[in-house]
Order: sequence, then structure tokens, then C-alpha cells
Amino acid sequence: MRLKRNFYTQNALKIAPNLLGKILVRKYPSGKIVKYIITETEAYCGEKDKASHAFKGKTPRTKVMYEEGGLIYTYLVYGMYWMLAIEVNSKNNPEVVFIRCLDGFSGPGKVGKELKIDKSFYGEDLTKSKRIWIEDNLQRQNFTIKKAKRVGVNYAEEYAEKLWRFILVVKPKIWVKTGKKGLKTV
DNA sequence: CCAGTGATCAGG
DNA sequence: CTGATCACTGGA
Repeated sequence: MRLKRNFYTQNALKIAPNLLGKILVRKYPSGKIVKYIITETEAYCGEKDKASHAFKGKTPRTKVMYEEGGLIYTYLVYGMYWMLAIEVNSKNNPEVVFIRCLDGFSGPGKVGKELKIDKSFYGEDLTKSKRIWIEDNLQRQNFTIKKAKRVGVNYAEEYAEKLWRFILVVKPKIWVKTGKKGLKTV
């Protein structure tokens, strides 16, 4: 089930951990569909957040952040890497959830490269797009969430210290004997 | 450690 | 227009 608008209009600190374990779907022009589990996210929380691009206010680059949640916010860094982020919260609340890692490979630069993200995805609506969207994962997930400082934002003073990065950690199961043959998890 | 690479933004 | 900066990666 594709996530609907009401998921994206929550605030970034709620959505960032809630996206872990969900499924990012990309459909290519050939019709090929690939799916990845979202395993690492970061929350960027509005104009007060010194680490956020929205800290400088509304500019041509950040204008999509001021729309209602559910749109893609993408931008190029270091002249090479397309970053994938999701604009969230209500109109004029420039909050974003940055997709830092997907299952199977690591690093936000690789995410953009793998999914062939480019400028044309700027403002793409995840609730309507035919080439990229996010689905709920119906299987109950056995994982915990590790919180950490965000990466690459040392300039952000007190906001560099915020634990607004969320990492999916697979939780190993413990198996115990029940009777002669049975096993169960605890 | 550091280079690669180009959009973006503030300041003239 | 200029120049610094950058939510990164890969290779000394």
C-alpha cells in the first residue's frame, strides 16, 4: 500500500523513525520495478534548525520545502551526488526527512545514484508519481532504532548535537527450548 | 588525509 | 560577476 498524504503531513521527527523498514519503490521507463527497505534517515526541522537548508529561508532551491508534505526534495552536492529527501509537514513548515541509506548499500550519494535520481525529481509527488513512491511494509519488523548525530553538519552548532539521525538495527532473536522438540523466541 | 565536481547563494 | 561552501565518496 502506497503511503498517503496524511503520513507525510506529520512532523519530521515523527516521520524519520517511522520510515525505517518501509519500502522505497522505483519504477523505470522500461517498466522494471525495484524495491528497497529504508534503513537510515535524518530529520531536518525547519528554519530554526541550523543544519537545514531552510535555515537561510526560502530560496529557489528550498522553495519545495514550503509545500505540503509528500514531495521530493532533491539537490546536488559536491557536483556529483543527488541527495534524496522528502518534504514533510504542512504548508510553510519547511521540514524534511533525508534518506541516508537503503538496504543493501550505504551512503546517501549511492542512494541517488542507484535510483537514478536527478533534478527532474525535484517536487515529485510521492502520493501520485508513477516512477517513485513509498509503500508500507505489512510484515511485522523485528528491529530496534538507534539514534545518532546527523552526518556532515558540524557547522550547525547546538543543532549538530541533536540525535535526529535514525538507524534501523536488526534485532537478533533468542531461541529457547520448550519441551523436547519445540523452540520459541523470547 | 584529500581531490573531484558543479549548483547555489551572499556579496560586490 | 566572483568565490566560498557543500546533508559525499573513494582512493592515498
